[in-house]
Amino acid sequence: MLSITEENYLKAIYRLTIVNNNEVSTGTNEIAVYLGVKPATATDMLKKLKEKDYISYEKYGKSSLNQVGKSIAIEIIRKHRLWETFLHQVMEFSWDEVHEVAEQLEHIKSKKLIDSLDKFLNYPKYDPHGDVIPSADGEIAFRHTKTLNNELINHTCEIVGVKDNSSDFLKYIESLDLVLGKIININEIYSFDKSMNISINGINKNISEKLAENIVVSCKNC
Amino acid sequence: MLSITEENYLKAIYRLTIVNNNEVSTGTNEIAVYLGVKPATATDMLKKLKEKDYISYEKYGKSSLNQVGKSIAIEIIRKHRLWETFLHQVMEFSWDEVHEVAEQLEHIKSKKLIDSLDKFLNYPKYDPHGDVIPSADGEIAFRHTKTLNNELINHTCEIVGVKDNSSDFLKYIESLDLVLGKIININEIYSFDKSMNISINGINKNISEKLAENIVVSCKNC
DNA sequence: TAACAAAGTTAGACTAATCTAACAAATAAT
DNA sequence: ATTATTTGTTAGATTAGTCTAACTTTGTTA
Repeated sequence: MLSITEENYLKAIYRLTIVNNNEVSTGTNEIAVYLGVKPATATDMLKKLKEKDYISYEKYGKSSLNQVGKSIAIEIIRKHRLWETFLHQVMEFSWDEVHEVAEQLEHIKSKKLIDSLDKFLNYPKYDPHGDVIPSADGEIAFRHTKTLNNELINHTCEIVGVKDNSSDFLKYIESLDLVLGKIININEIYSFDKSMNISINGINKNISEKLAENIVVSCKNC
Repeated sequence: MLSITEENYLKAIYRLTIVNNNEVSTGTNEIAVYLGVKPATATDMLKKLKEKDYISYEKYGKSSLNQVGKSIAIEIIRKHRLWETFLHQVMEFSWDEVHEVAEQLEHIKSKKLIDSLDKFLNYPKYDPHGDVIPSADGEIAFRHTKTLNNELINHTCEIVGVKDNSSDFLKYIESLDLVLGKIININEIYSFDKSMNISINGINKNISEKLAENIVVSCKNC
């Protein structure tokens, strides 16, 4: 049985090897920064996880999950996202409040509970941030997405997620009505600063490039 | 912020000072046995909890909760019983499966979550074992109960709890239809072995004294 | 009441996870 | 290519929670 700490390291390595597109491994310092510990601490844990055969790691090299480690990481992410969905849909938590509590709930050990929760929520595919929820057998459905700043003029797309999960950002975009599931149309892209004019529920507004970079969309006509 | 271990010690002291009717304090070994640790370990933790002012404890003496410690213990018990209710009513866990997972869930830190859960479950008063769920402000409703073996002939009562929470016992009484909420009538008490004949849903059956000692009832006509 | 048993404590050690400070390797820059 | 910077490791210490083994109190009983 893995400790909560071990689980968190596996999850961190998973996130860092997925976020770094195409990268399949991650450096020790990066893991340490992600988890808020010192590099020395991460080194010790990496040695331990290698010993237990969850990861590949060589001194001064980069780390990557092996099969067992990867499936554990995916299981934890599945639990995290199901709990987030529960907190948002059933416990009336707002978009930006779910993460912190889900960080605790994801470590509860009970297969029966997580399967019941999945059923109770009617097998949701996406969590409140639009991220894909892995299935019970570890499958992660593919979805063609891009960030809003990469969309083209006159295209229509759906908001399916965000890059920045900070409470500040989530509250900000909520105030702009840029919430999950909204359909937006790109009216204009200003070459000067790459800001764009979009329609949302028939209302036009301008948004900055930086904002657009943090909104994940799924295009309807491309 | 208390650690999970500290919370478990406070809960243990609470349970042991309530179970030992009239006793307001409990010995070190008793705590150790209850928690499955060695007496030396318990001694160390008791010193620490005294230092933090959650309990009263003197060398070679008995321990008892002080005000702060008691309210924390009650809060954890509240969380435990609400989660048990959730697992049983919503997650379709059977009577005897809820405890183990609730032991984990009771340590989740989120006031908002537990209050939402309470509301979602429609402010239940009793958990699946019939134990009273403390209110958000720490009040524990009083209920006049006794064990079934102390009931008198021709009395009618409701099953409101059990003394033995083991999976074996719970499965056994479930097979006899002796589940929470059932109304039973005492037809006969045999002085020879104190076994009794009872009616439940119009069906008569004999139960042993030992069984009756572990069923908690609330009397309707006394 | 003296001795024995039960209950509880102390001392010293261990493991997991963390830290700081010093060092080593790999990478980048002049 | 030699130095400087970044990155990562080692060694030694710390804290929480646990253990064993030896010891001390308290309580019981002969």
